[in-house]
Amino acid sequence: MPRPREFDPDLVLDRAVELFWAKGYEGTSISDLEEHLGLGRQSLYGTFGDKHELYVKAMDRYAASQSWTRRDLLKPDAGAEEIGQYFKGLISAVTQEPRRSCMLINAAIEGDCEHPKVAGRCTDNQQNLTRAFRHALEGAIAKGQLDRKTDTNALALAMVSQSFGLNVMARNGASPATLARVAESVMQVFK
Amino acid sequence: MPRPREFDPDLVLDRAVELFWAKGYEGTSISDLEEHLGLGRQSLYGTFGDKHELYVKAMDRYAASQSWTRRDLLKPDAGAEEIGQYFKGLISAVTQEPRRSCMLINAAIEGDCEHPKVAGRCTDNQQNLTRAFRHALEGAIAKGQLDRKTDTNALALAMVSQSFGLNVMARNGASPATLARVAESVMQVFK
DNA sequence: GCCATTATTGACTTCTCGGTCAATATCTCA
DNA sequence: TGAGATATTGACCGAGAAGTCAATAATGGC
Repeated sequence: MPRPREFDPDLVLDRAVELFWAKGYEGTSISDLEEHLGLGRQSLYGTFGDKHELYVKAMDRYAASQSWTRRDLLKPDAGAEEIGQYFKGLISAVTQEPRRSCMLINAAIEGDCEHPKVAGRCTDNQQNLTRAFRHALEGAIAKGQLDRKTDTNALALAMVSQSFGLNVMARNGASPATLARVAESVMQVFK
Repeated sequence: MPRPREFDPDLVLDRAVELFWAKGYEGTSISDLEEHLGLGRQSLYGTFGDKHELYVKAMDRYAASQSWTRRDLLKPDAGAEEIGQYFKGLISAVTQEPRRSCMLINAAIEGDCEHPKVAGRCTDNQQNLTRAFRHALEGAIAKGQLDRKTDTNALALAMVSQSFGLNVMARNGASPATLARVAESVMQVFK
């Protein structure tokens, strides 16, 4: 029977995420991956397929590893408080040095979003985030934190847009304080 | 005396903008440029310097060619109306096929924003847009369209964030109608 | 008409890219 | 214990990358 592999594919994938996240798809070479993942070319290709397949698998791993960030928004009793916390966490994440925007946003901007698999992951991310915001916004209405006749769908989309925008502003060097002002401005919709 | 060059550097730069805008810095090769710009390698290097210098010059040309988009925001009597028009124009621009986000946002997300010259252009863009929004917001207050005690600085930053976010959402395939709902949501701050 | 200067052309160099191949090592089951 | 199956290793491949060089062409001043 087969010789067992000498590494844990999931752990290796985590390191691939780091690389693709930091340097992008085109900016990461197979040699980079060999070195940073600590395994040979053939093991790489044998386990994950070619570079693009590996990239997609890394995106999935990234998305799974980040899904907890939406968890509080999805709590049954989520409301304004959870939305505020979400933005706080986001700002803290995107202002870590070295500055790194969400890998799925990077993927959307890089040309590779033309590949259906990559594009699919990007839009999934957008939809998941929209749904999470909408849920928390409906909670906020139930709690009396938000005008009952608010269009929660539109406001959820606006908050997704703000989240994405904060990523870009952080890449442009905006300070945590500056981004916090943006978040405060967003939170003004609540009573 | 010297042989005169056979092309107009500015027109050539326009074509370089198209290429870098569509395919990014890494995604554009010198051969691509030769072909699309219709001139030989040596002319390219002799006129613009190496690839990275050409990229920076293309960014400047792009920024100059897009500055009119902020013009209405900066009119002496600008207010809510001009801000609404800005978002309308932006949505129309980013939903043209093929989808293209602002070249300066692309630059900020691509790894090349680590080069000081590229990063400088990106932050300049952010500051110019912030200033333009702030000006229009102050106008809106003067016109009674906005609460007099609004923090125009924070709101301007939030609008920059929205602008950037709309670019990303458009790349993710969001429809013009979806983006319009985001813009409407933003415009709710006005009375 | 010749000279100095710059533009253009296209071949060329060196390097790195993604991907593959053949040889070897390591496992399990019979 | 060895046979079959998979993993690992490192050399290798063609293509394409950025950038350079030497030769040729075109100009204005003398």
